[in-house]
Order: sequence, then structure tokens, then C-alpha cells
Amino acid sequence: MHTKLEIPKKSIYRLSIYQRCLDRLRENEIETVSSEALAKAAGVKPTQLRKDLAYFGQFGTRGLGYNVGLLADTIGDVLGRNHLQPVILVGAGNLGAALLHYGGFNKEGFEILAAFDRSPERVAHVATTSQIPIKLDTEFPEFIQKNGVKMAILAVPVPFAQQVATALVEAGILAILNFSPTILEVPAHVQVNAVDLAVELENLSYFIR
Amino acid sequence: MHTKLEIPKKSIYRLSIYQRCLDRLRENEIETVSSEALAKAAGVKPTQLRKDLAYFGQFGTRGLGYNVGLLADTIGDVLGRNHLQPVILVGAGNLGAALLHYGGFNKEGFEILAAFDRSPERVAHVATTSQIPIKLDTEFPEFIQKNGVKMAILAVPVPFAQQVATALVEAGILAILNFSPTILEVPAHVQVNAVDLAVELENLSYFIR
DNA sequence: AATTGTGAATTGATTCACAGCT
DNA sequence: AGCTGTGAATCAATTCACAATT
Repeated sequence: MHTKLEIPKKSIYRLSIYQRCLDRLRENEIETVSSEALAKAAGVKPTQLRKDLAYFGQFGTRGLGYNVGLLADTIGDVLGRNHLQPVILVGAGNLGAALLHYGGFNKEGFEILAAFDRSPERVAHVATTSQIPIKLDTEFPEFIQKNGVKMAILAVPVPFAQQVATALVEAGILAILNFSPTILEVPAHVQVNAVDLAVELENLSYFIR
Repeated sequence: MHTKLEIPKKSIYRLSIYQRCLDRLRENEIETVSSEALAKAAGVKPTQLRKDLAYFGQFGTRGLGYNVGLLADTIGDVLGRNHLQPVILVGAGNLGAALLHYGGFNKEGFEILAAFDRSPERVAHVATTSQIPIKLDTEFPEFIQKNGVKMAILAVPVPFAQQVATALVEAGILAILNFSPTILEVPAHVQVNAVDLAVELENLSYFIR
């Protein structure tokens, strides 16, 4: 009997980065890449790349390197990224609306199906500038269930973040990308990644003396 | 003679989070907080909070806890956040323009002085919807020097990211918040924090089976 | 000859456990 | 009595070094 191998969160994270690098190699029709070259592109050490991959199996050819297409597909499978993943966005204020207009998610295999906000005025207003449908918060439980949505982007003001997160989880959401600068309490089966833009900037400012 | 104490990057990062929590306590006129309570709000263990603070000195009172205002000021000093920090933004495409409209940075002690883009059309277009002045890329070296800007937010397309980063560094920028999904090569004295929205989402999708 | 895959060694971060103040 | 500050212990991640493979 073997112990359930514990894969570090950071390895998973780097897998996404490797895949992006592989995508670029593929665009340039490069078929083979060594751990050294790929690691360089991803900003890590070659041994780390190899260790990360080792959690999932053996994909390289000794003496040769990795097949770009094969490795990209494998990582895509691991990350569950080989099929389009539907996402909703909750909170269409400054940042939320900004993320709606930012098209970058679609290219990477995610589709924002709809956005939600608690304010009818904002729903009406944002609706005029976005192709993505925007609805009232009250509608998201039904929407999530009907469309089998598992991922949500949360960009509501701090005082509402926890209650909205709880409602999302109740409606069946399993993963939240949280832009609200606060710690969310969620059940263990729900995964939260936080992006805190102000903290990123603030953290940088330490390093400039 | 003592060795230069090496402070983990992660501790610095958490310092920013602690400070945000302290700000909220201050707003609620709470004067004292224990490591346990503050750690809970920040989503870490109390011992970790204490270890993080220990890198910079002793700020608590045994038996009592920390003085909220004092600790906030101290962390603010450490992070260099007690004075307004000027920032420029380079790249006013989808995401760049979005970040411009997002006001969240100002509240946290950062001021986006100006934005820059390489396309004259975009400069003209974004100028109509933003109060922040937007100029051509070619003008940033002079602007950086004149205004003593040390931090830049980079949101240009991947093919330009490296060359723009290099130019920013040459002009005197010391810290870059990089939204372009690529690894930047910069001299050791320059600090880069990367925010890769697609990677964050992709990483989440691993955890939903 | 080149390059992967991996156990062992190392380095780093977190947590424990308790001494030291107030 | 309560809570911080910190050396020691543990746990986790990274890197080394080299055997295995093409």
C-alpha cells in the first residue's frame, strides 16, 4: 500500500507556468525541449522542473528532452485545462468591471459566462459596455446550478466578500479567485486563490529602500 | 560581528497583510490586539506572526498584546509605506486601462502619476476616459527621472515586456509589478513581482478534480 | 554524449515549547 | 495569569549528484 503522494501547491502552480512556455514553443513549431531550456523560460532551475514533473510521471526521453506537444497535453490534463472551463464573476465595481473587459482569460481556456452584482444600477450600467451578460446577485445560485459552473472570480467590496463567498459555496462553487483583500473562510473542499494588488505593490516598496 | 539577518520574502509579504488588518482594527478604534487575534484575521498561525515581527524588533507587550497604532506605524516604516509612493503604469491595453480605472491603489498609499503606451491611437483614446495623464512610451525615461519614480506597473503584451522592462530599469525604476505573463530578466538590484491572472485561474482548476 | 529521473543532502520555513515580561 | 519573544525541533521545498537510458 502506498501513501497518497502529497504534491506541493507550488508545483501545481509552476505547472501552469510550464504550460504557458510550452504553448509558446508550440506556436514556434519547436518539437523538443530540454529541462534546461524550459526551466530557463519559466524562471526556475532545471532540477526543480524535473522534480515537479516527477510527481505525475515520466514524460521525457533521456539524452533528448521532452516532446513539446506531448508534455503540454499531459500538463493540460493534469490541470484540467484541455476543455473550456466556465467561470462567473461576482462584483462589477471598478476592479470587477475591469476584469470583465480584460479578455485575457478566454485565450487561456476560461470563459466568463456571466457577471453578477448586487446593485441594479450597476447591472444596468455595466450591461451597456460589456458583451458578457450581467445579472443581479440573487440570480447566481440558479445560474451556477444550471450551467454547472465550478469556478468564480470574486471582486466585491470587503464587507460583502465573506457572505458572497459563502453563498457561492452553497450554490456549488468549488474554486474562488479572490480579488477582495480579505481572508475568506470556506469549507476544506473549496479552493481559494487570492490576488491582492495593493499587497503586491506594498510588498515591492519594501525592496526599494 | 553578526551575520546579515536574512529575512524571508514571504515574511515581508505577510507584513503587508498584517498592516491591512491593523488598518481595519484602527478604523474600528480598537487599540490593542493579541498575536492570536491578528493572526486569525490575516489567515496565519500566531507563532508565524510573532516570528515575522521578530525580524524587525520587539513591538508587543507581554501579557497584553500589540498596540494597534504603533504596530501599524512600525510596519508602515518597514515597508516604506508611510509616505505616498509615486508609480507609473506602462501599457494601456485591456488590462492596463482596467488597472487605471481601478482606484484601489490610491487608498493604499500609491499614486499612479501617469500611464504610458506605445500606440498614439490608444494614448488618444484612453486619455478621454481617464483623469490620469497618458503619454507615449518614449516619454517615460524623462518622466521617471523628473519625478523620481521608482515603481512601475507593467501591463504590455508579452513580445514587448522584456524590452520595456529593460528600458524602465535603465531609466531608474527599481521595482516592477509585472502583469505580462512572461519572466523578466532584470539586474539583481531590481525587484519584480509577477501577477499572472491566467495562471491563478488555471492553478485553481486543478483542484476541482 | 546528452539529458532525464530520483534518492540523499541541504537549505529554508514553520511550528513547538517554554522562558521571560508585565 | 496572560501573552510575547525565541531557540530548538520539525516539516517542507529545493538542489545536488549521479545512475539509468536513449
